[in-house]
Amino acid sequence: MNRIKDARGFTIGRLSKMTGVNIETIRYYERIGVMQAPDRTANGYRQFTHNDLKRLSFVKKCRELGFSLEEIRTMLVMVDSENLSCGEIHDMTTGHLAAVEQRIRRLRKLKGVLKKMADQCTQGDVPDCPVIDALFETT
Amino acid sequence: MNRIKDARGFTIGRLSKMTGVNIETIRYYERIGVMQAPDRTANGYRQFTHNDLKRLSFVKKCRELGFSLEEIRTMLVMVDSENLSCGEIHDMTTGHLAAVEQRIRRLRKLKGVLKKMADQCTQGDVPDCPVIDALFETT
DNA sequence: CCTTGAGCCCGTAGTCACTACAGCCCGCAA
DNA sequence: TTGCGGGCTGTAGTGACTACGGGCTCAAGG
Repeated sequence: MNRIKDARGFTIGRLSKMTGVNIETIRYYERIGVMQAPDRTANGYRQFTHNDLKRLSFVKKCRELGFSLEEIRTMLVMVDSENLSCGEIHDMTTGHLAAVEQRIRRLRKLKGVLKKMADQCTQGDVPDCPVIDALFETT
Repeated sequence: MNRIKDARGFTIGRLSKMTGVNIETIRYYERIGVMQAPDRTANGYRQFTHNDLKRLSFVKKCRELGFSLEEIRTMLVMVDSENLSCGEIHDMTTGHLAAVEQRIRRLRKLKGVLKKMADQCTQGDVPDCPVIDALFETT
């Protein structure tokens, strides 16, 4: 029975649970064209296929890796057109990697400043705080 | 002459140049109450004071350190009410620090995955890409 | 005196990636 | 039959801006 049900497709709630992607987000992806509009049952419910499941999992993984929906769209266009160039994907990935590294560097610097500020704090109830002073300095 | 001009305050453009904060952003800060509405000249132009300059620089530094406008608002309320508790500020700073450290950890993990994927790429024009394969895998 | 251009004004809409909500319908179990 | 858990749509809100359109003012140049 389950196999027949699966063959007929899943509802949005089931797909949501399987992928961990919010129902509203799935509908959003459909609206902006990242997911194709699925078939509907007689009562208007969306019917997702195993293909949709794969596609949505792909999108989710990419999002978790920090790719923008725009980047994901580009990848999906390549996938859909079967005009996949490994070189292009490599470039996108390394480009994205560079951005991530940059972000890490920035955050590390930031962390240093925050740590230094916090360390100078007396933590008292007194109305005198080196953090605020530091931030108000006209350097 | 310059001193008199300064005493009368600066225009929004001048403040923008001095702080590096976009004009639109300054108006936005006024709208949401992070900056107080300044006096106006006869022709309706905003007239910012040296105090505004200090405040805006403070906001900018905080933003660069990754504090949200909501957090900044909290700090400014303390500053304004002169009810400044160094302990509270310390807590905010270390809390923020923890968040930053978490973000760094996540990004580092992500970087590892991206690097591994990119390294597996043949970079060829062939329609076969380990990155896409990896992302489409049902793990 | 007139024009031109820079700078200011306001209000609104767009960005990204969702999330939330209102108000409705549908199917199933008690 | 009534309640409940799902599904549907369309719209608005989030954060932190950014952009734009249409109009006003001011100083300098022709």
